Amino acid sequence: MKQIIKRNQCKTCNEKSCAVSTLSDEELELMSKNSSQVYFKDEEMIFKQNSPASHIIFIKSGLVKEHMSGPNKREQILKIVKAPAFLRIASKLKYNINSYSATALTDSTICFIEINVFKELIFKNSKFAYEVLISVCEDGLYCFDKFVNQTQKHIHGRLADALLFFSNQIYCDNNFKLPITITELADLIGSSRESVSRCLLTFKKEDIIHFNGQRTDLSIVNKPMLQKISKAG
Amino acid sequence: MKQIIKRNQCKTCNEKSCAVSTLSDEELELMSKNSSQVYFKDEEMIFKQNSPASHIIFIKSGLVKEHMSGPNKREQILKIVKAPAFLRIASKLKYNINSYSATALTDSTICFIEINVFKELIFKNSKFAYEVLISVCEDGLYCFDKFVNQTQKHIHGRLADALLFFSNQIYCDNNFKLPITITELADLIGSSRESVSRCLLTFKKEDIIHFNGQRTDLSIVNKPMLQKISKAG
DNA sequence: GGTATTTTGTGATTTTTATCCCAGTTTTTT
DNA sequence: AAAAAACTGGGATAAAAATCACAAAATACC
Repeated sequence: MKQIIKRNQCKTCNEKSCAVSTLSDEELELMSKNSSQVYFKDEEMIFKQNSPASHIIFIKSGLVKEHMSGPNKREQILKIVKAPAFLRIASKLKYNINSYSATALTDSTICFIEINVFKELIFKNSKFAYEVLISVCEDGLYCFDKFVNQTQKHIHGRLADALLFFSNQIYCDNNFKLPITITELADLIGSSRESVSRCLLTFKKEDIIHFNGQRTDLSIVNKPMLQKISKAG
Repeated sequence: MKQIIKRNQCKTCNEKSCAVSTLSDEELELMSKNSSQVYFKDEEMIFKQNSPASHIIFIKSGLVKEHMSGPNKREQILKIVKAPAFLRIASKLKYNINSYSATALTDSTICFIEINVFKELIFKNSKFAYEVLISVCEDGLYCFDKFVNQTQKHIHGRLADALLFFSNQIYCDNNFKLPITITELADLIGSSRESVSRCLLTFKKEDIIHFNGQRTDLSIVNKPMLQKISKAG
Protein backbone atom coordinates (compact mmCIF):
# COMPACT_ATOMS: atom_id res chain seq x y z
CA MET A 1 0.00 0.00 0.00
CA LYS A 2 2.85 2.35 -0.70
CA GLN A 3 1.42 5.53 -2.09
CA ILE A 4 3.37 7.76 -4.37
CA ILE A 5 2.64 11.30 -3.29
CA LYS A 6 3.86 14.13 -5.38
CA ARG A 7 3.28 17.81 -5.57
CA ASN A 8 0.83 18.65 -8.33
CA GLN A 9 1.72 20.47 -11.49
CA CYS A 10 -1.80 21.53 -12.37
CA LYS A 11 -0.69 23.92 -15.06
CA THR A 12 0.65 21.19 -17.31
CA CYS A 13 -2.00 18.62 -16.44
CA ASN A 14 -3.85 17.22 -19.43
CA GLU A 15 -6.88 16.09 -17.47
CA LYS A 16 -8.19 19.43 -16.29
CA SER A 17 -11.87 19.62 -15.45
CA CYS A 18 -14.05 22.29 -17.10
CA ALA A 19 -13.83 24.28 -13.92
CA VAL A 20 -10.06 24.12 -13.60
CA SER A 21 -9.66 25.06 -17.24
CA THR A 22 -11.00 28.51 -16.40
CA LEU A 23 -8.18 29.25 -13.99
CA SER A 24 -5.38 31.66 -14.75
CA ASP A 25 -1.72 30.66 -14.52
CA GLU A 26 -1.48 32.38 -11.19
CA GLU A 27 -4.55 30.58 -9.87
CA LEU A 28 -3.25 27.26 -11.16
CA GLU A 29 -0.03 27.91 -9.29
CA LEU A 30 -2.03 28.49 -6.10
CA MET A 31 -3.87 25.23 -6.68
CA SER A 32 -0.67 23.33 -7.38
CA LYS A 33 0.81 24.49 -4.11
CA ASN A 34 -2.22 23.31 -2.18
CA SER A 35 -2.97 20.00 -3.72
CA SER A 36 -1.35 16.63 -4.07
CA GLN A 37 -1.66 13.60 -6.23
CA VAL A 38 -1.96 10.09 -4.84
CA TYR A 39 -1.95 6.74 -6.56
CA PHE A 40 -4.50 4.22 -5.34
CA LYS A 41 -4.62 0.54 -6.13
CA ASP A 42 -7.71 -1.42 -7.02
CA GLU A 43 -9.91 -1.89 -3.90
CA GLU A 44 -8.14 0.77 -1.85
CA MET A 45 -10.35 3.17 0.07
CA ILE A 46 -9.80 6.83 -0.77
CA PHE A 47 -11.72 8.25 2.16
CA LYS A 48 -14.28 7.00 4.58
CA GLN A 49 -17.81 7.96 5.49
CA ASN A 50 -18.02 10.40 8.45
CA SER A 51 -14.38 11.35 8.27
CA PRO A 52 -13.63 15.09 8.12
CA ALA A 53 -13.59 16.38 4.57
CA SER A 54 -10.50 18.48 4.15
CA HIS A 55 -10.07 18.11 0.41
CA ILE A 56 -12.01 18.20 -2.81
CA ILE A 57 -11.27 15.02 -4.76
CA PHE A 58 -10.59 14.89 -8.46
CA ILE A 59 -10.13 11.58 -10.23
CA LYS A 60 -7.37 12.00 -12.78
CA SER A 61 -7.45 8.41 -13.97
CA GLY A 62 -9.29 5.27 -12.96
CA LEU A 63 -12.70 4.23 -11.75
CA VAL A 64 -14.09 4.96 -8.29
CA LYS A 65 -17.23 4.06 -6.37
CA GLU A 66 -19.02 6.38 -3.99
CA HIS A 67 -20.75 4.30 -1.35
CA MET A 68 -22.18 4.45 2.12
CA SER A 69 -23.77 2.26 4.73
CA GLY A 70 -27.39 3.20 5.01
CA PRO A 71 -29.80 3.29 7.96
CA ASN A 72 -30.08 -0.50 7.97
CA LYS A 73 -26.27 -0.72 7.93
CA ARG A 74 -26.73 -2.12 4.49
CA GLU A 75 -24.18 -1.04 1.91
CA GLN A 76 -25.35 1.26 -0.84
CA ILE A 77 -23.36 2.27 -3.90
CA LEU A 78 -24.38 5.77 -4.87
CA LYS A 79 -22.44 6.31 -8.02
CA ILE A 80 -19.62 4.90 -10.08
CA VAL A 81 -17.40 7.68 -11.32
CA LYS A 82 -15.03 7.55 -14.25
CA ALA A 83 -12.03 9.84 -14.67
CA PRO A 84 -11.75 12.69 -15.31
CA ALA A 85 -14.27 13.95 -12.77
CA PHE A 86 -14.73 15.44 -9.34
CA LEU A 87 -16.24 13.29 -6.67
CA ARG A 88 -19.45 14.74 -5.30
CA ILE A 89 -18.55 17.99 -3.61
CA ALA A 90 -21.94 18.96 -2.18
CA SER A 91 -21.41 17.55 1.30
CA LYS A 92 -17.83 18.78 1.43
CA LEU A 93 -18.69 22.39 0.76
CA LYS A 94 -21.71 22.60 3.00
CA TYR A 95 -20.49 20.56 5.94
CA ASN A 96 -16.88 19.62 6.44
CA ILE A 97 -17.68 15.96 6.56
CA ASN A 98 -17.69 13.08 4.12
CA SER A 99 -21.23 11.76 4.06
CA TYR A 100 -20.06 8.81 2.03
CA SER A 101 -16.99 6.63 1.37
CA ALA A 102 -14.97 6.42 -1.83
CA THR A 103 -13.08 3.35 -3.01
CA ALA A 104 -11.00 2.74 -6.12
CA LEU A 105 -12.39 0.06 -8.44
CA THR A 106 -9.27 0.08 -10.60
CA ASP A 107 -5.81 1.50 -10.10
CA SER A 108 -6.44 5.23 -9.98
CA THR A 109 -4.69 8.56 -9.76
CA ILE A 110 -6.42 10.94 -7.42
CA CYS A 111 -5.88 14.66 -6.82
CA PHE A 112 -6.56 16.09 -3.39
CA ILE A 113 -7.31 19.83 -3.46
CA GLU A 114 -7.54 21.73 -0.20
CA ILE A 115 -11.09 22.87 0.43
CA ASN A 116 -10.13 26.35 1.60
CA VAL A 117 -8.17 26.98 -1.54
CA PHE A 118 -11.04 25.64 -3.59
CA LYS A 119 -13.39 28.08 -1.87
CA GLU A 120 -10.91 30.90 -2.38
CA LEU A 121 -10.90 30.16 -6.10
CA ILE A 122 -14.70 30.20 -6.17
CA PHE A 123 -14.64 33.72 -4.77
CA LYS A 124 -11.78 34.88 -6.96
CA ASN A 125 -12.89 33.54 -10.30
CA SER A 126 -16.54 33.70 -11.28
CA LYS A 127 -16.10 31.44 -14.28
CA PHE A 128 -14.63 28.80 -12.02
CA ALA A 129 -17.52 29.28 -9.62
CA TYR A 130 -20.00 28.86 -12.43
CA GLU A 131 -18.40 25.64 -13.65
CA VAL A 132 -18.33 24.24 -10.13
CA LEU A 133 -21.98 25.18 -9.79
CA ILE A 134 -22.80 23.34 -13.01
CA SER A 135 -20.90 20.32 -11.77
CA VAL A 136 -22.87 20.28 -8.53
CA CYS A 137 -26.07 20.69 -10.55
CA GLU A 138 -25.12 17.64 -12.59
CA ASP A 139 -24.57 15.61 -9.44
CA GLY A 140 -27.96 16.72 -8.20
CA LEU A 141 -29.69 15.79 -11.43
CA TYR A 142 -28.01 12.41 -11.47
CA CYS A 143 -29.19 11.71 -7.95
CA PHE A 144 -32.67 12.96 -8.81
CA ASP A 145 -32.86 10.62 -11.76
CA LYS A 146 -31.52 7.68 -9.82
CA PHE A 147 -34.01 8.34 -7.06
CA VAL A 148 -37.01 8.20 -9.36
CA ASN A 149 -35.78 5.13 -11.22
CA GLN A 150 -34.92 3.31 -8.05
CA THR A 151 -38.29 4.09 -6.53
CA GLN A 152 -40.46 3.20 -9.47
CA LYS A 153 -38.71 0.43 -11.35
CA HIS A 154 -38.60 -3.24 -10.56
CA ILE A 155 -35.40 -5.18 -10.38
CA HIS A 156 -35.33 -6.02 -14.09
CA GLY A 157 -35.56 -2.39 -15.07
CA ARG A 158 -32.97 -1.32 -12.53
CA LEU A 159 -30.53 -4.01 -13.60
CA ALA A 160 -31.03 -3.04 -17.24
CA ASP A 161 -30.29 0.56 -16.22
CA ALA A 162 -27.06 -0.51 -14.55
CA LEU A 163 -25.87 -2.58 -17.52
CA LEU A 164 -26.68 0.25 -19.92
CA PHE A 165 -24.83 2.64 -17.63
CA PHE A 166 -21.67 0.53 -17.79
CA SER A 167 -21.99 0.08 -21.52
CA ASN A 168 -22.85 3.67 -22.44
CA GLN A 169 -21.28 5.81 -19.76
CA ILE A 170 -18.29 3.88 -18.50
CA TYR A 171 -16.95 1.67 -21.27
CA CYS A 172 -18.61 3.06 -24.41
CA ASP A 173 -18.71 -0.49 -25.70
CA ASN A 174 -21.16 -3.38 -25.72
CA ASN A 175 -18.45 -5.70 -24.45
CA PHE A 176 -16.84 -5.07 -21.12
CA LYS A 177 -15.65 -6.64 -17.92
CA LEU A 178 -17.88 -5.88 -14.97
CA PRO A 179 -15.69 -3.87 -12.55
CA ILE A 180 -17.75 -4.98 -9.54
CA THR A 181 -18.99 -8.25 -8.07
CA ILE A 182 -22.63 -9.37 -8.15
CA THR A 183 -22.95 -8.34 -4.52
CA GLU A 184 -21.80 -4.85 -5.37
CA LEU A 185 -24.13 -4.78 -8.35
CA ALA A 186 -26.92 -5.58 -5.91
CA ASP A 187 -25.75 -2.73 -3.66
CA LEU A 188 -25.78 -0.45 -6.67
CA ILE A 189 -29.36 -1.15 -7.71
CA GLY A 190 -30.69 -1.70 -4.20
CA SER A 191 -31.53 -5.39 -4.40
CA SER A 192 -30.24 -8.63 -2.94
CA ARG A 193 -27.36 -10.59 -4.40
CA GLU A 194 -29.53 -13.61 -5.11
CA SER A 195 -32.17 -11.64 -6.96
CA VAL A 196 -29.55 -9.96 -9.12
CA SER A 197 -27.91 -13.27 -9.87
CA ARG A 198 -31.22 -14.77 -10.96
CA CYS A 199 -32.10 -11.74 -13.03
CA LEU A 200 -28.75 -11.76 -14.83
CA LEU A 201 -29.24 -15.41 -15.71
CA THR A 202 -32.71 -14.62 -17.03
CA PHE A 203 -31.22 -11.98 -19.30
CA LYS A 204 -28.63 -14.51 -20.44
CA LYS A 205 -31.22 -17.17 -21.13
CA GLU A 206 -33.23 -14.69 -23.18
CA ASP A 207 -30.11 -13.83 -25.20
CA ILE A 208 -30.17 -10.22 -24.11
CA ILE A 209 -26.67 -10.45 -22.67
CA HIS A 210 -23.91 -13.03 -22.74
CA PHE A 211 -21.22 -13.68 -20.16
CA ASN A 212 -18.87 -16.42 -19.10
CA GLY A 213 -18.75 -17.79 -15.59
CA GLN A 214 -16.43 -15.21 -14.12
CA ARG A 215 -17.90 -12.14 -15.82
CA THR A 216 -14.45 -11.49 -17.24
CA ASP A 217 -16.42 -10.70 -20.33
CA LEU A 218 -19.93 -9.47 -20.55
CA SER A 219 -21.54 -8.43 -23.77
CA ILE A 220 -24.83 -6.83 -24.49
CA VAL A 221 -26.29 -8.76 -27.40
CA ASN A 222 -29.75 -7.26 -27.64
CA LYS A 223 -29.42 -3.66 -26.62
CA PRO A 224 -32.83 -2.53 -27.89
CA MET A 225 -34.45 -5.14 -25.68
CA LEU A 226 -32.39 -4.00 -22.70
CA GLN A 227 -33.49 -0.43 -23.35
CA LYS A 228 -37.07 -1.59 -23.58
CA ILE A 229 -36.77 -3.36 -20.23
CA SER A 230 -35.18 -0.24 -18.76
CA LYS A 231 -38.08 1.91 -19.92
CA ALA A 232 -40.80 -0.52 -18.99
CA GLY A 233 -39.40 -0.64 -15.46
CA MET B 1 -57.68 31.74 -11.47
CA LYS B 2 -57.06 35.46 -11.75
CA GLN B 3 -53.41 36.05 -10.97
CA ILE B 4 -52.19 39.31 -9.59
CA ILE B 5 -48.94 40.08 -11.33
CA LYS B 6 -46.84 42.93 -10.14
CA ARG B 7 -43.36 44.19 -10.74
CA ASN B 8 -41.06 43.15 -7.91
CA GLN B 9 -39.51 45.51 -5.43
CA CYS B 10 -36.72 43.20 -4.36
CA LYS B 11 -34.87 45.90 -2.46
CA THR B 12 -37.55 46.29 0.16
CA CYS B 13 -38.54 42.60 0.27
CA ASN B 14 -38.41 41.08 3.74
CA GLU B 15 -38.11 37.51 2.53
CA LYS B 16 -34.76 37.67 0.80
CA SER B 17 -32.85 34.42 0.46
CA CYS B 18 -29.28 34.18 1.72
CA ALA B 19 -28.10 34.56 -1.84
CA VAL B 20 -30.18 37.63 -2.63
CA SER B 21 -29.10 39.26 0.63
CA THR B 22 -25.59 39.50 -0.80
CA LEU B 23 -26.69 41.71 -3.70
CA SER B 24 -25.94 45.41 -3.91
CA ASP B 25 -28.68 48.00 -4.39
CA GLU B 26 -27.77 48.22 -8.02
CA GLU B 27 -27.94 44.46 -8.48
CA LEU B 28 -31.25 44.34 -6.65
CA GLU B 29 -32.58 46.96 -9.03
CA LEU B 30 -31.51 44.77 -11.96
CA MET B 31 -33.28 41.81 -10.42
CA SER B 32 -36.41 43.85 -9.74
CA LYS B 33 -36.62 44.87 -13.35
CA ASN B 34 -36.36 41.28 -14.52
CA SER B 35 -38.60 39.45 -12.15
CA SER B 36 -42.24 39.35 -11.26
CA GLN B 37 -44.39 38.19 -8.44
CA VAL B 38 -47.44 35.99 -8.91
CA TYR B 39 -50.07 34.84 -6.47
CA PHE B 40 -51.11 31.20 -6.71
CA LYS B 41 -54.09 29.57 -5.10
CA ASP B 42 -54.07 26.21 -3.38
CA GLU B 43 -53.78 23.40 -5.97
CA GLU B 44 -52.69 25.69 -8.80
CA MET B 45 -49.81 24.45 -10.90
CA ILE B 46 -46.84 26.83 -11.02
CA PHE B 47 -45.05 25.15 -13.91
CA LYS B 48 -45.17 21.83 -15.61
CA GLN B 49 -42.68 19.05 -16.24
CA ASN B 50 -40.92 19.32 -19.61
CA SER B 51 -41.90 22.93 -20.16
CA PRO B 52 -39.05 25.33 -20.95
CA ALA B 53 -37.49 26.78 -17.84
CA SER B 54 -37.20 30.50 -18.35
CA HIS B 55 -37.22 31.57 -14.72
CA ILE B 56 -35.74 30.69 -11.38
CA ILE B 57 -38.55 30.30 -8.87
CA PHE B 58 -38.50 31.71 -5.37
CA ILE B 59 -41.33 30.94 -2.95
CA LYS B 60 -42.00 34.07 -0.98
CA SER B 61 -44.87 32.63 1.01
CA GLY B 62 -46.75 29.36 1.04
CA LEU B 63 -46.10 25.67 0.56
CA VAL B 64 -45.25 24.03 -2.76
CA LYS B 65 -44.72 20.48 -3.95
CA GLU B 66 -42.15 19.47 -6.54
CA HIS B 67 -43.42 16.41 -8.37
CA MET B 68 -43.05 14.47 -11.56
CA SER B 69 -44.47 11.49 -13.34
CA GLY B 70 -41.86 8.76 -13.33
CA PRO B 71 -40.98 6.06 -15.85
CA ASN B 72 -44.08 4.05 -14.95
CA LYS B 73 -46.17 7.21 -15.39
CA ARG B 74 -46.68 6.98 -11.70
CA GLU B 75 -46.69 10.26 -9.82
CA GLN B 76 -43.75 10.96 -7.55
CA ILE B 77 -43.50 13.84 -5.09
CA LEU B 78 -39.86 14.81 -4.83
CA LYS B 79 -39.95 17.46 -2.18
CA ILE B 80 -42.30 19.68 -0.25
CA VAL B 81 -40.85 23.17 -0.02
CA LYS B 82 -41.77 25.81 2.52
CA ALA B 83 -41.26 29.53 2.00
CA PRO B 84 -38.89 31.25 1.91
CA ALA B 85 -36.89 29.11 -0.49
CA PHE B 86 -35.84 28.59 -4.06
CA LEU B 87 -37.29 25.70 -5.93
CA ARG B 88 -34.62 23.29 -7.15
CA ILE B 89 -32.54 25.19 -9.66
CA ALA B 90 -30.18 22.41 -10.80
CA SER B 91 -32.13 21.41 -13.91
CA LYS B 92 -32.90 25.01 -14.81
CA LEU B 93 -29.29 26.10 -14.88
CA LYS B 94 -27.91 23.10 -16.67
CA TYR B 95 -30.65 22.51 -19.21
CA ASN B 96 -33.32 25.04 -19.99
CA ILE B 97 -36.06 22.64 -19.14
CA ASN B 98 -38.19 21.85 -16.11
CA SER B 99 -37.55 18.23 -15.26
CA TYR B 100 -40.38 18.32 -12.75
CA SER B 101 -43.67 20.10 -12.05
CA ALA B 102 -44.43 22.46 -9.19
CA THR B 103 -47.85 22.91 -7.61
CA ALA B 104 -49.00 25.14 -4.75
CA LEU B 105 -50.27 23.24 -1.71
CA THR B 106 -51.52 26.41 -0.04
CA ASP B 107 -52.10 29.91 -1.33
CA SER B 108 -48.61 31.09 -2.22
CA THR B 109 -46.69 34.07 -3.44
CA ILE B 110 -44.11 33.16 -6.02
CA CYS B 111 -41.29 35.22 -7.52
CA PHE B 112 -40.17 34.50 -11.08
CA ILE B 113 -36.61 35.62 -11.77
CA GLU B 114 -35.29 35.55 -15.31
CA ILE B 115 -32.64 32.89 -15.70
CA ASN B 116 -30.30 35.05 -17.76
CA VAL B 117 -30.32 37.77 -15.14
CA PHE B 118 -29.75 35.15 -12.47
CA LYS B 119 -26.73 33.89 -14.37
CA GLU B 120 -25.50 37.43 -14.87
CA LEU B 121 -25.62 37.97 -11.12
CA ILE B 122 -23.69 34.75 -10.55
CA PHE B 123 -20.88 36.12 -12.72
CA LYS B 124 -21.04 39.61 -11.27
CA ASN B 125 -21.19 38.81 -7.59
CA SER B 126 -19.09 35.99 -6.18
CA LYS B 127 -20.83 36.01 -2.82
CA PHE B 128 -24.11 35.54 -4.60
CA ALA B 129 -22.58 32.71 -6.64
CA TYR B 130 -21.32 31.05 -3.49
CA GLU B 131 -24.70 31.22 -1.78
CA VAL B 132 -26.42 29.81 -4.86
CA LEU B 133 -23.84 27.04 -4.90
CA ILE B 134 -24.55 26.24 -1.26
CA SER B 135 -28.26 26.18 -2.00
CA VAL B 136 -27.74 23.71 -4.85
CA CYS B 137 -25.51 21.64 -2.56
CA GLU B 138 -28.33 21.50 -0.02
CA ASP B 139 -30.76 20.30 -2.66
CA GLY B 140 -28.28 17.62 -3.64
CA LEU B 141 -27.77 16.47 -0.09
CA TYR B 142 -31.51 16.33 0.51
CA CYS B 143 -31.96 14.17 -2.57
CA PHE B 144 -29.04 11.99 -1.54
CA ASP B 145 -30.54 11.43 1.88
CA LYS B 146 -33.98 10.75 0.48
CA PHE B 147 -32.55 8.29 -1.99
CA VAL B 148 -30.85 6.19 0.67
CA ASN B 149 -33.85 6.25 3.00
CA GLN B 150 -36.25 5.39 0.24
CA THR B 151 -34.09 2.52 -0.96
CA GLN B 152 -33.37 0.92 2.37
CA LYS B 153 -36.37 1.58 4.59
CA HIS B 154 -39.67 -0.23 4.64
CA ILE B 155 -42.95 1.56 4.47
CA HIS B 156 -43.23 2.07 8.24
CA GLY B 157 -39.88 3.81 8.36
CA ARG B 158 -40.59 5.94 5.34
CA LEU B 159 -43.98 7.01 6.65
CA ALA B 160 -42.41 7.86 10.00
CA ASP B 161 -39.85 9.95 8.11
CA ALA B 162 -42.59 11.83 6.30
CA LEU B 163 -44.57 12.56 9.46
CA LEU B 164 -41.43 13.73 11.25
CA PHE B 165 -40.61 15.90 8.25
CA PHE B 166 -43.96 17.67 8.46
CA SER B 167 -43.71 18.03 12.19
CA ASN B 168 -40.09 19.18 12.37
CA GLN B 169 -39.39 20.90 9.09
CA ILE B 170 -42.70 22.28 7.90
CA TYR B 171 -44.90 23.04 10.91
CA CYS B 172 -42.48 22.97 13.85
CA ASP B 173 -45.31 21.54 15.90
CA ASN B 174 -46.55 18.09 16.91
CA ASN B 175 -50.06 19.06 15.86
CA PHE B 176 -50.77 19.95 12.28
CA LYS B 177 -53.12 19.51 9.40
CA LEU B 178 -51.73 17.29 6.66
CA PRO B 179 -51.44 19.52 3.59
CA ILE B 180 -51.76 16.56 1.23
CA THR B 181 -54.09 13.62 0.73
CA ILE B 182 -53.23 10.01 1.55
CA THR B 183 -52.69 9.38 -2.15
CA GLU B 184 -50.15 12.19 -2.26
CA LEU B 185 -48.53 10.92 0.91
CA ALA B 186 -48.12 7.59 -0.89
CA ASP B 187 -46.59 9.40 -3.87
CA LEU B 188 -44.21 11.14 -1.49
CA ILE B 189 -42.92 7.99 0.17
CA GLY B 190 -43.16 5.78 -2.91
CA SER B 191 -45.87 3.39 -1.76
CA SER B 192 -49.47 2.67 -2.61
CA ARG B 193 -52.40 4.55 -1.15
CA GLU B 194 -53.82 1.46 0.52
CA SER B 195 -50.56 0.55 2.21
CA VAL B 196 -50.15 4.07 3.56
CA SER B 197 -53.72 4.10 4.81
CA ARG B 198 -53.19 0.82 6.64
CA CYS B 199 -49.89 1.96 8.07
CA LEU B 200 -51.35 5.22 9.36
CA LEU B 201 -54.11 3.27 11.09
CA THR B 202 -51.53 0.99 12.67
CA PHE B 203 -49.71 4.02 14.05
CA LYS B 204 -53.02 5.31 15.37
CA LYS B 205 -53.92 2.02 17.01
CA GLU B 206 -50.52 1.96 18.69
CA ASP B 207 -51.08 5.49 20.01
CA ILE B 208 -48.11 6.86 18.13
CA ILE B 209 -50.23 9.40 16.32
CA HIS B 210 -53.84 10.58 16.58
CA PHE B 211 -56.06 11.97 13.88
CA ASN B 212 -59.71 12.50 13.13
CA GLY B 213 -61.42 11.15 10.05
CA GLN B 214 -60.56 13.96 7.70
CA ARG B 215 -56.99 14.50 8.90
CA THR B 216 -57.98 18.11 9.65
CA ASP B 217 -55.91 17.50 12.72
CA LEU B 218 -53.05 15.12 13.12
CA SER B 219 -50.94 14.97 16.22
CA ILE B 220 -47.82 13.07 17.01
CA VAL B 221 -48.37 11.58 20.46
CA ASN B 222 -45.32 9.38 20.82
CA LYS B 223 -42.53 11.10 18.97
CA PRO B 224 -39.69 9.01 20.41
CA MET B 225 -41.42 5.90 19.09
CA LEU B 226 -41.84 7.50 15.67
CA GLN B 227 -38.15 8.38 15.64
CA LYS B 228 -37.33 4.82 16.61
CA ILE B 229 -39.43 3.49 13.73
CA SER B 230 -37.75 5.97 11.41
CA LYS B 231 -34.31 4.76 12.44
CA ALA B 232 -35.15 1.07 12.44
CA GLY B 233 -36.42 1.47 8.90
C1' DG C 1 -0.32 -27.43 -6.11
C1' DG C 2 -3.36 -27.92 -2.58
C1' DT C 3 -6.08 -25.63 1.00
C1' DA C 4 -8.82 -21.73 2.54
C1' DT C 5 -11.69 -18.04 1.29
C1' DT C 6 -14.65 -15.64 -1.51
C1' DT C 7 -18.00 -15.56 -4.98
C1' DT C 8 -21.90 -17.41 -7.39
C1' DG C 9 -26.19 -20.41 -8.47
C1' DT C 10 -30.43 -22.31 -7.01
C1' DG C 11 -34.36 -24.19 -4.59
C1' DA C 12 -37.70 -23.44 -0.81
C1' DT C 13 -39.89 -20.33 2.11
C1' DT C 14 -41.33 -16.00 4.06
C1' DT C 15 -41.96 -11.18 4.12
C1' DT C 16 -43.36 -7.09 2.27
C1' DT C 17 -46.11 -4.60 -0.41
C1' DA C 18 -48.96 -3.88 -4.49
C1' DT C 19 -53.25 -4.71 -6.66
C1' DC C 20 -58.05 -5.48 -7.03
C1' DC C 21 -62.41 -4.59 -5.31
C1' DC C 22 -66.11 -2.45 -3.16
C1' DA C 23 -68.48 -0.02 0.40
C1' DG C 24 -68.76 4.08 3.20
C1' DT C 25 -67.59 9.16 3.71
C1' DT C 26 -66.63 13.48 2.59
C1' DT C 27 -66.30 17.17 -0.65
C1' DT C 28 -67.47 19.52 -4.75
C1' DT C 29 -70.49 20.73 -8.34
C1' DT C 30 -74.75 21.76 -10.30
C1' DA D 1 -80.53 19.96 -1.92
C1' DA D 2 -79.34 16.43 -5.09
C1' DA D 3 -75.90 14.38 -7.86
C1' DA D 4 -71.26 13.59 -8.97
C1' DA D 5 -66.67 13.16 -7.86
C1' DA D 6 -62.98 12.34 -4.87
C1' DC D 7 -61.17 10.27 -0.85
C1' DT D 8 -60.69 6.62 2.66
C1' DG D 9 -60.95 1.84 4.96
C1' DG D 10 -60.42 -2.73 4.74
C1' DG D 11 -60.65 -7.63 3.01
C1' DA D 12 -58.78 -10.98 -0.30
C1' DT D 13 -55.36 -12.08 -3.47
C1' DA D 14 -51.21 -11.76 -6.11
C1' DA D 15 -46.74 -10.23 -7.19
C1' DA D 16 -42.14 -9.02 -6.19
C1' DA D 17 -38.29 -9.67 -3.86
C1' DA D 18 -35.83 -10.83 0.47
C1' DT D 19 -34.08 -14.37 3.25
C1' DC D 20 -32.37 -18.90 4.36
C1' DA D 21 -29.68 -22.76 3.33
C1' DC D 22 -26.38 -25.11 0.91
C1' DA D 23 -23.74 -26.64 -3.08
C1' DA D 24 -20.62 -25.56 -6.71
C1' DA D 25 -17.21 -22.78 -8.73
C1' DA D 26 -13.55 -19.56 -8.83
C1' DT D 27 -9.83 -17.13 -6.66
C1' DA D 28 -6.43 -16.13 -3.37
C1' DC D 29 -2.99 -17.73 -0.40
C1' DC D 30 0.58 -20.47 1.48
